[in-house]
Amino acid sequence: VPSSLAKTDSLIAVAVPVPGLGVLSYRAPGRRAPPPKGARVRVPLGPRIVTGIVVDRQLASATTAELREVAAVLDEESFLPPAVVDLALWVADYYASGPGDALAIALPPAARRGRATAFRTVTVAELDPGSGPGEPRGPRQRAALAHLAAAPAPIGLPALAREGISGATVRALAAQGFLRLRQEVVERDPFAPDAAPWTVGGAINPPPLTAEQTAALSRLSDAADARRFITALLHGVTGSGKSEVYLALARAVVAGGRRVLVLTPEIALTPALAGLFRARLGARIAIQHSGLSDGERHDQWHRIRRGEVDVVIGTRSAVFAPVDRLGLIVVDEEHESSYKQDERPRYHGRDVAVMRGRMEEALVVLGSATPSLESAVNADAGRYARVRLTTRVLGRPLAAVRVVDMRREYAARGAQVTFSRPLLSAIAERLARGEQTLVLLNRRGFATVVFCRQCGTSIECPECSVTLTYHRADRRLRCHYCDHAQRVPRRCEACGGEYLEQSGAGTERLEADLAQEFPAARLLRVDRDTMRRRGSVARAIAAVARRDVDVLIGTQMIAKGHDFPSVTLVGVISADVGLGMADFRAAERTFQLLTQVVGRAGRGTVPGEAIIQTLYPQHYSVQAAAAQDYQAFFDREIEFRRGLRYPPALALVNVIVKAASLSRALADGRDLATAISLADSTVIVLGPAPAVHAKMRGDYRAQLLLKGARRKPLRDALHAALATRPDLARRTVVDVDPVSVV
DNA sequence: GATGATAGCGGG
DNA sequence: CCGCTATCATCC
Repeated sequence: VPSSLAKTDSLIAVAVPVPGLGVLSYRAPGRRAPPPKGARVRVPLGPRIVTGIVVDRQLASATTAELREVAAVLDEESFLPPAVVDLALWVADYYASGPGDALAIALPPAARRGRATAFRTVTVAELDPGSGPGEPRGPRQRAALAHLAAAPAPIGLPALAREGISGATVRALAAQGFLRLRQEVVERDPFAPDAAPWTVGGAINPPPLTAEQTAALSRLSDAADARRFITALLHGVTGSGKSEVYLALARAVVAGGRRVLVLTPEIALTPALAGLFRARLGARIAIQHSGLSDGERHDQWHRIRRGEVDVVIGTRSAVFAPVDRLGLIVVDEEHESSYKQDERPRYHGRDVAVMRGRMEEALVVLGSATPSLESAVNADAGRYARVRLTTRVLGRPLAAVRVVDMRREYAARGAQVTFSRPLLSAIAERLARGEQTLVLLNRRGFATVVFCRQCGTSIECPECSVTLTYHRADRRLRCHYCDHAQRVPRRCEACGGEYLEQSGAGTERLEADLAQEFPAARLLRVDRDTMRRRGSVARAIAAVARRDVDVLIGTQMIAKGHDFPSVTLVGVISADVGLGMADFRAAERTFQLLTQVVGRAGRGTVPGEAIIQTLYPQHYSVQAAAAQDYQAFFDREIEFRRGLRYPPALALVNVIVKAASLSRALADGRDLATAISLADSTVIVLGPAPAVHAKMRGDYRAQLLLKGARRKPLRDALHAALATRPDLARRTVVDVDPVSVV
């Protein structure tokens, strides 16, 4: 501490919204008590003033002699709950991001951009009780006054305008003293029916629980009542009624005076779940996800912060919701890779949820029909309590699964075939019976590759090392990694050849093929291209539930979580899309996706059927998914992970070095690899090698993998190596516990 | 991430 | 020598 500082000055540690910057120290104005942890402060940073979050009331490590003074204190009390600040700091440390980045995701939208709170207000008019008798002269003013006199509560100006009473009339009455006008805060309501049609599910009366559900509930309730940190893995087959267990458990926790956080992997799953919770537990529910408008999100955040809410439902960032007295955190479909954020901070919502449960001594329930290898291993090791649901509700059977060998289809009918004969006849049967079919292909667009018949060159993105996908709707080639889009060239740019051929079908092509095969069928395609607009996924789901759709075609968007009782057939166009990826999780992802989508069939009274098309009918992911045998898959997969030393057998950190050329990236990668090994010889360093996507958005990329028994030595060695290479640090992406290394 | 400093460039 | 743009180090 510099000796020049007056003794009376208090020093505070502040996280500022600058990536790569640590916590900074400032002098707090001496007159008042220093702002508490979680308060927002305006602080000078170089030539500008930024909004930061107080992280601690004592000095961080200051590197300069002179400490600058806080410019303004925005909150006298914590804005972010101190517990959330601690959670964000843990995230910053564990995932090797800056504290500013981690805290930014915990803030509501306006505060994130350094602005003050942003409540929406409306001007309301009410009669002035102080105004004596007397009548305004004009007929409009008299009518307005009569209308307000009859109203039980103040009325907003927009509502009055709808009654034909203009703002001018109201203001004239206010000026004469007949009315009083004031500003009232109105909440933007994401539950409003036009904002999100969450008409699915929502049965008000809970169905009777099965014996298994009752047993699971009682074990979990006991764990919640213990009021200490416990993580439970709720491993229940598809259709076994995990949601009912969450609901009953949440109700018990709320009745005990504590609060509940529910995480779902997808925005599209929140409305149905929120609707269900609302129907059963009442209105003290908030939702938090990036699909809300900034205003809605802001209002929901403040409702939670004020303690007006018992249950928060949202996607991964909701794990930072400012809930206090937390008793239960549910992570639904815990195996989903969407819980991992693919930009800084690269945190995993499930793992942060477990840490939050630990910090706040709450019960954490991880639910899945296909648990991640990580969670299954943790349960095997006794770190998580395993709770099982092995049967579907109402004794409904799991779907019968048929695997179709596409090599035979190609041999018989050519390699351009998208729908096998067994799948076509099964769809025809469903159409005849008025039942629904769900068709999955995890690839959007019309054709995934356009290539020259003469020289074989395929058209690549100029900025990324990937082929462009042809989208027929806009008749353009598009890159699925950057925003690049271009017209289809007339001739090959490499050799001038005139015949450009398309290959590799996406969902757009499936829709066209099906329309030709079944002209009368009502088709609906659900992928990122058709579901661009807000609320469109919810509308699509509602249309399926109303049975306005015969065949639903889509990407993994449709595979997750939804409950479609009238779907009796599921067709997987290609189980091989994921298997082809050069990633250690390829088999796991394929097994999970297949099991999940097969689980969408036969949830109603008619038994379901699933048809999986593949070129590798013997692959263990396909076989295990077809047999709906999690254990068989787990046994094979964990053997593979142990053998090749991949998670969860070891900790893994993926490091990407970006540079203007591949040779430069590789040279920097070699330098970094050497420095890491020098810093800690126990760290296993693989690479550098050109990344699978060696060029992205114009940057060339080299890849390093760090492996070790524990994460901390990996991070420490990496930090030590990057500390002496600040220029390299700025071009390096660090991914701790990567969900994918491609 | 945003900023001011600095280097590199063509035009007068 | 000026004004413009691209690149870079710095931020308690």
